[in-house]
Amino acid sequence: MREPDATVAREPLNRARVLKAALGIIDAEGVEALSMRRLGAELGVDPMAVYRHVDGKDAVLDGVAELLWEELPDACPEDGDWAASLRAFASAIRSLFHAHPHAAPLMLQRPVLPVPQLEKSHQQLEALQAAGFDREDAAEILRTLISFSTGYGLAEVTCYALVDGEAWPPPGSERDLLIAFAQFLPPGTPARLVDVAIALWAMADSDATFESSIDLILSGARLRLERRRGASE
Amino acid sequence: MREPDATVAREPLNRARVLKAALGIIDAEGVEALSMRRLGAELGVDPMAVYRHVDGKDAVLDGVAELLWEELPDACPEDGDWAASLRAFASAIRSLFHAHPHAAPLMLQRPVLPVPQLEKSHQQLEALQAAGFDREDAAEILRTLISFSTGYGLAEVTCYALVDGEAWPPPGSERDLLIAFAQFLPPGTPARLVDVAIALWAMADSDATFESSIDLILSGARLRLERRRGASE
DNA sequence: ACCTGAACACCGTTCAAGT
DNA sequence: ACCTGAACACCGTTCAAGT
Repeated sequence: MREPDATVAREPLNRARVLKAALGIIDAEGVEALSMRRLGAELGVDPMAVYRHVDGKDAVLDGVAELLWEELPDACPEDGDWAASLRAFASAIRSLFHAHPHAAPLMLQRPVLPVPQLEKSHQQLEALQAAGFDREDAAEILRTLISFSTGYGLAEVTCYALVDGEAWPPPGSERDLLIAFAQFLPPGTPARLVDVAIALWAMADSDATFESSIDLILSGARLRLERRRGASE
Repeated sequence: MREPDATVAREPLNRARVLKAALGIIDAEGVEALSMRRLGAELGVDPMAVYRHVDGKDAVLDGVAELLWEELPDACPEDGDWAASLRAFASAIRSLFHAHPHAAPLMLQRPVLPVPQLEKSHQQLEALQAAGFDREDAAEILRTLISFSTGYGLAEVTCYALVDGEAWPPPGSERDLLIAFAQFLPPGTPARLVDVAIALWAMADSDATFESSIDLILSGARLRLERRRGASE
């Protein structure tokens, strides 16, 4: 008879626990704080024991990327509204960057095809094809949407990183903004460039800009659908 | 009298030379190959001498990001065609990713406001305002364009990284593509997901997708300009 | 058969010792 | 005043030695 696994004096390590701990460290202190030794310490385990469950540091980072894509909610295609589904998808991607400013960039940077990313993309593609798009158009639209959402999210968190712990956008008057931004620019930078930085990255309503760009992409998609329908009739 | 600087037995180190060497290493072997010691070796110099000209490794990476933004061609607004200028800007950003697949991601990831980025953005903003956009709209459009171009470029180079030295997209029949992609997915991944990967990242015409997305953004911008003009008259 | 931890070949950065 | 390179506190990973 095997030993009963009731006595879990110390929960056995597994890949999932390792990755969750890694994400925790990255969220709290940034990617550069993650090390295999630190990971072992965090898990209360010999640092080298981690290698039993994971293939090395790169594999840990790949795994964290996968974890993040898993966090994306599944499409709920019951209502059959492909546009609403795409919009939710795009917003969820952007939200992931906000929830994990340090970790989310990994989603784009690991040379892997995370299975959950493909799974979610599959759902969106199905919804688009069900709505009458052919597969090429569907893929093109989805690709545009993913690229934009990740690019936008990345740009936002890179701005947060400027002020790190501080609030973003820096609260207060436009004059405070000016001062805050000027600190990140070499002394002697012309004021006109500080203005550009503010106009581009701090002044506009980030949510509204994102939404209206998504609108643009979606209306482009809608147009293509009409044309396709017109041509096939 | 000072010593004439004619005898340049060994060209004196300076920030620009350090950064150029760093970019060279990253281009050739990837970011993870860059180390301060390696940098010193590449320059034929005591590794610690590099610290005289640069503030540390992070500053080197910041500097490389700056170098890349500098490579972007300036706007040539003589013809006054704001849309053409924006399109060239977007294409140039994407081209930078193709030219520096390993280094270009740094453009988005360093918590700095690279002055040349602001400079180039300034030129685009001016062109837009000259065409009748108000500053908020101009900033929003430019922000959307930059986010999309960088996101798209980043997605592309992450795909290249999958096959690294190999050609991209992998040449040959659709069947070869299937096999090539399947190798990067865990064994037992459903074929349907391999299909998704191919449809999303290998099948579509990358250039055409990019251009048509830019069209979308530009036509949205044009629409806003019309409205703005209509309202003010 | 499994795990540990010593050891190797690297890091970035500091700083005392030299000139 | 300047530069060197030893030294410190870390890395990721391997692997022999233990149990």
